[in-house]
Amino acid sequence: MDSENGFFQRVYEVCRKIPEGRVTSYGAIARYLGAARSARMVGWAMNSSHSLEDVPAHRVVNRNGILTGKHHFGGTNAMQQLLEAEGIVVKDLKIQNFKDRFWDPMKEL
DNA sequence: ACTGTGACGAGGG
DNA sequence: GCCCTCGCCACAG
Repeated sequence: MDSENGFFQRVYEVCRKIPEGRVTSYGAIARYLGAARSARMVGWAMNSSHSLEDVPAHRVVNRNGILTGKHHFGGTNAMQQLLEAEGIVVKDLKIQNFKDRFWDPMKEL
């Protein structure tokens, strides 16, 4: 709550609020944090999220609904496996019904 | 203190 | 409609 929370910390917090079976985009989180143009920073923040277990980075994809960050999940399709385990249909790293699965923190929160 | 980077997004050709 | 380029801003080295 205080300023000691860095940009990354806020990203992690929002990610944790993503309900299962839902996904969001980096830009959506960035805008929610007030840094619409820092979408890249959101994704980059996920790099550090690897050390955290409460941050489901696999639920965060780019605005195309593509699992852009799957390369950082061990180089395998682990990210897709996690999404499918939550009921999300993924085909060729592309989330099906992405629009329906999209979870906007600005609207939901 | 400076430069580079980076899991994106939007705009232009 | 697809491909390429630019911008962007916070963190790490």
